[in-house]
Amino acid sequence: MDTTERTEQALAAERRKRELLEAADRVVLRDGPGASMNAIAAEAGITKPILYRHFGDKGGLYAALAKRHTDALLASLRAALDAPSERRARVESTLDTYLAAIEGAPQVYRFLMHPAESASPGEQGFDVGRHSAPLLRRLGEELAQVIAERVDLGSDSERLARVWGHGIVGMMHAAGDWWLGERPCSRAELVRDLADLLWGRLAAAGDREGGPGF
Amino acid sequence: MDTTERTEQALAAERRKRELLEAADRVVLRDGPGASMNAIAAEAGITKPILYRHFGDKGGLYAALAKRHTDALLASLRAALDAPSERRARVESTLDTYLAAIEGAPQVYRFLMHPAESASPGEQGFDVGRHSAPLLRRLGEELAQVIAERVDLGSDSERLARVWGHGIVGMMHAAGDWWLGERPCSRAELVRDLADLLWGRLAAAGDREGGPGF
DNA sequence: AACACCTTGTTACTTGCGGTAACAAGAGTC
DNA sequence: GACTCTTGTTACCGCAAGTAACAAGGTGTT
Repeated sequence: MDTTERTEQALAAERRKRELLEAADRVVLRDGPGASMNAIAAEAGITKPILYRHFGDKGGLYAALAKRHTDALLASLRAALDAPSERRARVESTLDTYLAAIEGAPQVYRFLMHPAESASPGEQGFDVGRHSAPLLRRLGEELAQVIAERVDLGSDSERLARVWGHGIVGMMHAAGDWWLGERPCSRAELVRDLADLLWGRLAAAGDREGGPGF
Repeated sequence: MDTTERTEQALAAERRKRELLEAADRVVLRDGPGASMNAIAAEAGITKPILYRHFGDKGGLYAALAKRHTDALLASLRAALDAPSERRARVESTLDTYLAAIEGAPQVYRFLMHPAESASPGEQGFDVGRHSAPLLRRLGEELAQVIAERVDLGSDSERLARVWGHGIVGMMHAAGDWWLGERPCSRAELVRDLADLLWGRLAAAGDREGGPGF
């Protein structure tokens, strides 16, 4: 058992794992998040126990699958977030990047965020809540870090940045989710409206008929 | 089959339904959201088919259960939202009401929002995504209506109000979720920070060391 | 050559859940 | 007394997660 062989086998195992993940990806994107382990195994040309050997349980497969997409999304968002432009432009381009991503691959989005929907009834598919949260959490922390690095907040800046990071990510997520379902306006409009909200336009707007007491 | 009897029976059925819901509530809050229909039936002192007669399927039971809590939360939020005070005070008190609610009954909150977590492994319990969304959607629409009614936005005010409604609700939800898990600060601080965010403090803050190009 | 070992793969099983049929029993109605 | 309606039961089906237990091929050791 020399080391070169060990690594070779390990590499082979990782390749295999990637292949399995790609098969799982195809099935999940085709059949929705309720895809059964049997179906995934069939698509990969093997049988269930092998999946379990590689991923432990269904949650493991899900997590591995989610990590791929999550990492890809995070990478593209980081690019927008780290651009050397004005803050408003950065915010708008980040929002737009996110919305373009979920618009371009809504199946992936629904898998990551709402795995229990969009499939034949009788679903009990992948557990959702346990895995959709991590993506949003990571996004929130990432944004918090960028804010803390680049924006001059007084004391308590770390806490403030984290609150805002998670809050903004939540705003983006909820608005994007609603928008993706109803398509009430164009992407550019949504981006502008959300940026306006962050820029305090709600606070600046006047009261309607009847004054502040109404 | 005179009408009085009909209504009496209908009333009895509704009472029964309420009893069943209360039993389901106890079980779900005790065993987590993965509680099986069998367990719920046992808690109610009956057997499964009766549950199915009353609620159709598990989703129906879930929906009925969620509706109770959702309605209660919405009612208390409406009160804060409709108070005759300044806008900032209203926003803060609404945020605080929401956070106090999820802080006071985190089990209920987790059931409504993350039903797949917090139970013994092997969960495939209630479908979550399909039902947590409605609460947030309703909240968003509700807030949108209040904004549209009370805030003077120029043209396109309806769309703007809806975008902001859903966005703000998402912000509140994500920040609350993160805060409930990590408890990084007091409730009052969180409320103030979120209100500051909505008041444009992020946009107003200066860049850190290196100017806008950095 | 024969042995042990590890990896990959299989078939066949158990367990547990959602959901449903089929049947039993009490209570009012004609 | 027969009819029907509601409430309840037991016993079952189907299906998906997860788990032995076993088969076969390559590899190193003696």
